[in-house]
Amino acid sequence: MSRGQSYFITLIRNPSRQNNTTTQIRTLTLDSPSRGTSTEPDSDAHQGSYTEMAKTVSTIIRERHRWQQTLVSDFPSFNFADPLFFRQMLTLQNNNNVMFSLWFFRWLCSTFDYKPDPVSLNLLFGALLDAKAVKAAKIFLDTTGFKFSPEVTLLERYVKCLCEDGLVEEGIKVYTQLKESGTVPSVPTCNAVLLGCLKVKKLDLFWELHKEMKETEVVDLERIQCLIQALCDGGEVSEGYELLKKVLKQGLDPGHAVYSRLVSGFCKIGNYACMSEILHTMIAWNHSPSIYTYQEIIKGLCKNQKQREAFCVFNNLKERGYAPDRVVYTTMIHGLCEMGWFGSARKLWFEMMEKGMRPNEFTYNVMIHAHLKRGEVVLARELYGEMLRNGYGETTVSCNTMITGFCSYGRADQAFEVFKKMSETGVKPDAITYNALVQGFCKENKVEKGIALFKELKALGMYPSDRTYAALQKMRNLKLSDSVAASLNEILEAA
DNA sequence: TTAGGGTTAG
Repeated sequence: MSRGQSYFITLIRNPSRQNNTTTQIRTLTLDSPSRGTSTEPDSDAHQGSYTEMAKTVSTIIRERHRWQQTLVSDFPSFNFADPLFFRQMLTLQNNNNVMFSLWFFRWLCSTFDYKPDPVSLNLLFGALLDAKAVKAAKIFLDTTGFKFSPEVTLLERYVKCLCEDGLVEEGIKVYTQLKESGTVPSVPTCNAVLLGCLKVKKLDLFWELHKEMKETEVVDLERIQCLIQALCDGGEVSEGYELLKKVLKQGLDPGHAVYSRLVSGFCKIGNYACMSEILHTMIAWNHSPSIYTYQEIIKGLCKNQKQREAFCVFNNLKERGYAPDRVVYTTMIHGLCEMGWFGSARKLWFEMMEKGMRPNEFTYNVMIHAHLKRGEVVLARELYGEMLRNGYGETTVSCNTMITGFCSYGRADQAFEVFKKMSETGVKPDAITYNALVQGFCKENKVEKGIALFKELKALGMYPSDRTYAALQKMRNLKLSDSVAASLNEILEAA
């Protein structure tokens, strides 16, 4: 659709081109089947002229804003509702302009006494799936469904598309309907449904569906991949590893991603022995660990307070000729900052830029946070400005970074300025924003401000953290006016 | 570059 629109804009800017199109259309009008000399063209000729006509109609739909009127006025006697012509239109369209077919189809339905035949409906539905226009396919099915039962193979493809596009619930619905109608969905369809569950992190549903599938199906390699991912996602990494060993024993290789997931899983739980075993295994099976695999290792080590080891892995990578990307640099810079190795972090920051990688909002946030933690407010502000100038807009996270930083240094008023600006620029505050501000104001004994923000937080349906309550609790020791003390009591007693 | 990765309180 956007392609069509941009094309249209080009046309508006280049009126001469539009004239050419008109000339072309006029010429074709004379040759159109409805005005041919022969009243009964034979079927081949018919087909041929339909091809030309379909091309013309496609051009008009693509280039004319009011294409419907153009079609009617330029071809008053042409039978657009001929099913053969619609099929010709579909044949002509490729993945990029299947939407034109859909628009044309809707126009046919609404303007003529058009009774779409099952073949055309299946073709259009299939074309939408080919183009991965899942949402359009869903609407198409919802609106034509009552007079159209798509072929089973198409429905299976539909399930797959829905699940891949994240519309897992709808995918499962269609999958269940298929099964209830007596169809045994193919293994790839079942796998797509399972992968969909993993995509939207519905592990319970994954295992439930898997249990149902188990009795009827052959387990293929793709299923093994799904299962290992599900086990890793659910924290059952060791069970995943057992499954991997079983598959390897059978001489099967489940593919790079599976090893990568297990490496990441073991790293997360701090089982570096198993992590290393799998790294060796994957290399033995000719899968060199990718930069993503190493990224997971570095991240896992940093999360487990093993930044030193992570830094070794990082440096070792570079020595071995790997080129860490911006994400790996950001992860490592973050790890180093957390460890207090700010000098090394800064070195990496410049090294990254020397290599032509510009920091993005993630990298900036890590550095801004580090500066604030060190009390370097001016430097943090400078970097914040630089981030904005480089086109990384203010986000909830970037504002929170500034707010929490200011609050931790007794600058709640400055934090509040950032907060006020958020509503001006349309950046949504979240629980972190409010909790940090309440704590920040309490820290400076600005109880009224703290209470006001606490009330706002509650009114927005967010949750105060334990630390926020603790900060308010501390305020009870202060000398407060009667009304403030009453508000405070009310809050704390309701907790 | 199959996909998967990185940031905010504690």
